[in-house]
Amino acid sequence: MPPPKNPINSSPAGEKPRLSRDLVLTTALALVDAEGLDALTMRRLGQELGRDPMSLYRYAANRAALLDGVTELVLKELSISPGLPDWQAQLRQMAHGLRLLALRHPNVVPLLVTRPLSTPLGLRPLGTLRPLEQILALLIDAGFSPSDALHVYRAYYGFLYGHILNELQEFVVDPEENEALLRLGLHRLPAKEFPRLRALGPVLADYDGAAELDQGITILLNGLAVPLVHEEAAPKH
Amino acid sequence: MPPPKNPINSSPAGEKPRLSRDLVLTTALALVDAEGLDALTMRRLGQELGRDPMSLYRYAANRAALLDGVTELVLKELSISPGLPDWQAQLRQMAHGLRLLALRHPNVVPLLVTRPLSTPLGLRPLGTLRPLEQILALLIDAGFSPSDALHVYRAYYGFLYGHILNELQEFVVDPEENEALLRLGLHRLPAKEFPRLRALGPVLADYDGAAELDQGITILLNGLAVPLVHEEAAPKH
DNA sequence: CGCGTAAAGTCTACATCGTAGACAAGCTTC
DNA sequence: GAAGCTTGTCTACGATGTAGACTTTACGCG
Repeated sequence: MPPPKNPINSSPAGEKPRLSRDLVLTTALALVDAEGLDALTMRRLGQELGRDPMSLYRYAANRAALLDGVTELVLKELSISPGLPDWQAQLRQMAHGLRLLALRHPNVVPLLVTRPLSTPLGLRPLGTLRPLEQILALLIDAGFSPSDALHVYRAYYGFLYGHILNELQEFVVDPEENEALLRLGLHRLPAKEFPRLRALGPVLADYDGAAELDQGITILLNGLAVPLVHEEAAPKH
Repeated sequence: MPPPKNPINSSPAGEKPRLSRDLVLTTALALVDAEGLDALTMRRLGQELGRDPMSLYRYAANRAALLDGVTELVLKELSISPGLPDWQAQLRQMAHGLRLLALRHPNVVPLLVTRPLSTPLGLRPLGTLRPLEQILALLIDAGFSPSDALHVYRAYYGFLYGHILNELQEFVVDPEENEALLRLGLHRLPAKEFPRLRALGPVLADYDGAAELDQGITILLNGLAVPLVHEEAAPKH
């Protein structure tokens, strides 16, 4: 199908509300959600707002900055979860929160995992760093030393991002064609080289992301029950 | 500095070897390693090979396919590790192998984690699926049921990708300016909002990726020692 | 050897992109 | 009303991916 040129939101191109960074980012996010990252061009976004593309540069220095703004906007959706009994339950809940966020904005996930690669930690937008601070506080309050808290955070968030990437990879839009496509794909694999993978066809077909995530978190928490070892150097083998 | 236009490899633009998919992908990878993803344009790659940009389309359908080719090429570098005592040591070693691969080609990592999002599992290039099959075999041989093996694989690889993303984020090229930049960045953070993060400055400054990864794997393996629970549905809370 | 066919490489052309720079319109504050 | 800043617009340029027609090269078969 040809790329749909109709405006995403309801403005019938007649009204012209005053622009603002927030409005720009919001419609940018809507556009990405609806049509993917490639659809977010300066020109298209301008047209979506009924404005000259150049006007956008008053609110974002360039396209990259605009992308950063969108990721920050998405991360702001992360609701903090106050007052759960223990830190473990809290970690679990935050994990599910991030997962749902990713499912709500799958097209933004590449940005989420990729944009920070270009910006050193200290210089990232504050919204991006807030979850980190929260989890550190949570862990330290739970009794971890600050440095251990950092390590735990890394394991936790690392796993979390990894899970999200995994889940989105296996996600196929239409569940009807899902199985067909999957089987077709698996069938394509040479039987001698990929016996186990092919045998897993049925299991792969019904993927339960929430359960999978939960199981992973359980593994992680169980592992954390064993006290962390502190070593002077990385083990030789 | 202006973008360096000198050819990356040693060909002095006089010789014109016959093109091949392998040659194209190899120089593409070299270009990405040397100058980043953005430098990999059809025109630039053509110039690198001393050929018309259009000739590339004989070996890759379009730019996206070229990127896929590069990721597959990188994954082929993953050396399989035969004959280690137990499966745990093997997982650990493969993890370090992937980590080193990522450090060798940091600019390709975004592709590694991002490209599969656009391609359903069954239709991915074979090279991409080979590690999956290998780990499944490893786990099943170690006594896991096929379906448990899949879950463990997901937790393992998820964590692994997450760690790599984490590590590359905190990686700064010049270790001299590292500390400066880091402190500068941290100093920029509002003290009331980010007390723990700011306090971690020194710990953040000396990051040991290998040790961090090792610790994470240990946590994961410890967690796996506790038998996996099988639930009918995801827990309510 | 020669010739015909397929493969490999090239040329031209076009739509689309990000964005620099000069300018105009509109709002705020005396 | 005038001055000055903010916001939006216009025009223009270089770079990008790639379609389509063309030319060149390589190679098999008589």
